[in-house]
Amino acid sequence: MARLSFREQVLRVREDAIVTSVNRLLADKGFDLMTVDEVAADVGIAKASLYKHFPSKEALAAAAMVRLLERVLAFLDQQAARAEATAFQRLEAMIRWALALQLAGEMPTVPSQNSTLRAELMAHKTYLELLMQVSERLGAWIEQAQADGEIDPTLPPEVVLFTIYARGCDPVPAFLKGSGNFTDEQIVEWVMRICLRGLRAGA
Amino acid sequence: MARLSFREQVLRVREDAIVTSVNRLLADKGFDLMTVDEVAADVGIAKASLYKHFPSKEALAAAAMVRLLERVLAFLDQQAARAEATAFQRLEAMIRWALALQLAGEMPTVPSQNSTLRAELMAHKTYLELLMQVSERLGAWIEQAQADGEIDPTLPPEVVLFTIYARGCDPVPAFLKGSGNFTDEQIVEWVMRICLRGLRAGA
DNA sequence: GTCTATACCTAGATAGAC
DNA sequence: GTCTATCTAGGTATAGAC
Repeated sequence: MARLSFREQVLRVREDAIVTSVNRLLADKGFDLMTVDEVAADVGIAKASLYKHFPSKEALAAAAMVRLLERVLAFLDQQAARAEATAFQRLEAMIRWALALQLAGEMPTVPSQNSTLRAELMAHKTYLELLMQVSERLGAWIEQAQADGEIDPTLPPEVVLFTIYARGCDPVPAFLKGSGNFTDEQIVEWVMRICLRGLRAGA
Repeated sequence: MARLSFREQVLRVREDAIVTSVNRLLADKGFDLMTVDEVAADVGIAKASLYKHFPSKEALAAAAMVRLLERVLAFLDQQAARAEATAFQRLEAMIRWALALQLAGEMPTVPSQNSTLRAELMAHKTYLELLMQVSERLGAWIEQAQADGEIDPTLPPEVVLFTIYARGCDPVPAFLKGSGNFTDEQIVEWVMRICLRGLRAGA
């Protein structure tokens, strides 16, 4: 079965290359403006070949989102392994990571408006399963950070969770980067600061 | 010239109805998913008639954005007339107004990604003029609020301005509304609180 | 300026040979 | 599984009559 295993490995490598292209194009232009022709051209194969791997454009996007969630989970594992870190510090690291990914142009975005894509994602078992895992683990840290008095305990955890998720598609970093006046590090620091302490003066 | 004036008035009323439909559809589905057929159907006229008023889909969106900016300027005038209010209070009112508009489903969104639309907007003199007016007036209040020690003076005004603009397309309110657990008023309060004071505990 | 009917094209998806 | 060639739907825009 070495032959078959090898073939399967080739398959995975190719599909990984596809997902990588989709990921970048999604980050670049978003779902609606990304065309399957572009994906095929970027991967370097024919469009029909793409459809042998993924049955639809939505499935392509879903695969990219699944891989994103897998990476998030891997990062969460990494943070969980930092025994000395508090829940708050772990959340902080998570947001920083998301902002860095976004500034690097590698954060795929799925418009919450598109109905066909949303429907497909909401029917995608793996995606939902991973999304729930991420939410549960972040939720636990949020509640812990609130118990520690590090995150405002009067905020519903749901509100905190959505606020953190929203950093992943925050338009501010891209705008600031576009202005050309700041380095990526400065942008991350300011967005983090505003996220954690708000616009108001005074600690 | 009473006849002509009347006709012009009719024209304006019709075009206002068109822009109202475009505004709601943009708020609902965004530019890419909004179709000109839908706009025509919503207004109750034939598609070809639409094109007598506006030369392209982009022009429709631009008209909606111009009207939004005009409303913003009217609101800024209103705030400027409140002699007793501080710059910070005026900014706060502005953000609140934007959040309410969004929750009411009347905030048109233009994806910053779409190139044809962006190009058209960046060539639209009225739009640019109004956008600059809004930015300058908000910028003045931001700097005043920083001088008053109400907004963190170590933040570049540009960063504050973009952060405020971003409240207009923040996905968090819609998500919280979709969860069904909160009233619009609660959502506005939490988003305002997080915007101004951040997630961290303690004043 | 309004309509019906239609041109034109893009982009998602497929057929069929190899 | 990969390709070339093609189908098809849907969406922007326009022609031409009234």
